[in-house]
Amino acid sequence: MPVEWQPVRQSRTHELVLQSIEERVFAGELKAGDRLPPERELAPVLGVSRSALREALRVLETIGVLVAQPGRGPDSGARIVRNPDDALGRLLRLHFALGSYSLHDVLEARVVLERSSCEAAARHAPAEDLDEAEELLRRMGEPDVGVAEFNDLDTRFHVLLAGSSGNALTSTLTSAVRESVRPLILRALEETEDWPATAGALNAQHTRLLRLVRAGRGEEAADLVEEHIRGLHGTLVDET
Amino acid sequence: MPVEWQPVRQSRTHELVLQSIEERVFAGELKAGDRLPPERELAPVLGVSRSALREALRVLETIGVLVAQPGRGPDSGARIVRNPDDALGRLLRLHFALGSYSLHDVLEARVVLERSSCEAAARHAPAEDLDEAEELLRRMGEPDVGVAEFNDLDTRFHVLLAGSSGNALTSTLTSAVRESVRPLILRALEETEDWPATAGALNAQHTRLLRLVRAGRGEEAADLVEEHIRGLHGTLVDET
DNA sequence: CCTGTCGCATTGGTCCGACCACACACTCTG
DNA sequence: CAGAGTGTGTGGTCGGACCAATGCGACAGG
Repeated sequence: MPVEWQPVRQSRTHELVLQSIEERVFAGELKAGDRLPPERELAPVLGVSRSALREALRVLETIGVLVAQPGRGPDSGARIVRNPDDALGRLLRLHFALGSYSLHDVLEARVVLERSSCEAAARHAPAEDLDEAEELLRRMGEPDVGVAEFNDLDTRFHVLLAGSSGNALTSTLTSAVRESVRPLILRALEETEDWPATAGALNAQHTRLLRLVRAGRGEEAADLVEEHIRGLHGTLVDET
Repeated sequence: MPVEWQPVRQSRTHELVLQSIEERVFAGELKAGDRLPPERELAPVLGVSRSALREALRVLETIGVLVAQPGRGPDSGARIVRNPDDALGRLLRLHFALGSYSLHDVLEARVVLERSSCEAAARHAPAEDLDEAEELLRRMGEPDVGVAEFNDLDTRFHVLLAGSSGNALTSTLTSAVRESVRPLILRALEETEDWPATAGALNAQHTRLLRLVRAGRGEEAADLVEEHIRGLHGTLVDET
């Protein structure tokens, strides 16, 4: 069997720095909340320039495991954090824009993830989350709600439901995938002819969905959310 | 209702650069394969220093939408690409190590994603992929296969199945999630007492799984892969 | 005319040193 | 003791210099 030889590309120092920091994370020596030494100290310790170190830190920042703040005091400097949502969202958004994923793929993924989220939410969603979802629903139902605001609330509704599933990973994935098609959905909604009717139909589904989740009927909720997403799918492919 | 005010934090120039490039991507002005101007040209055009530009490029590189090569010729310079897999893998791996996601969450996500992948693969997986999976299976079945190699082949088996589902997004997500727990699985397998028996059992499941997929029995394949993953889950929580 | 070789231009990668903006800590003053 | 003013440490930015890789192109030799 022919072996695929990958180029080694060991040259770039910032990748070595990255590797060094990653190893510390994997070894548990760096935990969330820990602070890194100041750049001016750390760079010579690692034997690299401050620029190279900074590029590595920037990478960690985009991954969402690091934040940096200037100034003085306990909150300053580079700290290890856990903020995967923004990173994942940006990643999927860009790749979707570049065509790495087709609309069909994204919506299929949404179906899979949100089905699962709804089932899980029906099992053990905290009541506060469902109350908050109810509030969102109420605001979505107001007659003079604009398209942009509706889309915003709609996103938050789905993301909230995913978050109440108790699974941080599927929640993150769900919201990231939802975010990636958000501009597209917004554009499609804006081109809708009978907007009040569309909003009403979507709201009816949302209301039924929330009721099913609250009743613990996960299977039916999953089916409904699948129908909900596939319905939107139809709208999107019509528009584009 | 109290509005949460987020700090604006617009100061950092490399984020402005990033935003500028992202907008071009969203607008379709930058497509996969396009080349950016050389850093020394682009930086003054954007009105920033080369360092700031480079940090933005580094971010895009971690997201997997850009690669940069020095030298001369058509392949040199910074090019827009679509390579989300490495980026997503690194992201999930680090966040899993930091405890953003529990083991339970990851395995639940694997169940959801791989169930879907298997069903889709059973529907329309190309025969070549299944043949390749067969080959992987054969090598996993060799009596003197080491734990590390087995884990490697096992990963490739699952990732291959996901890839043959025809959905690039769920495929990427599946392999990234699988990769994120890969070191853990390796460690668990290394601590197994009766390794040949374990390998045999896993292989038996793999064989049945592939047969079901080949026969187009997606439902049963999904059930089996869920059982397969949950079994491994049991091993992992025992060991840890 | 073809061919191989060598120099060179172009590109990203790295490093250094300097300065800026900000926010807290400290000190001085009333 | 309170407040204003100053100092210090942090990330953020900048410009310039040099290094390394790689293909282009000129040039010499067949």
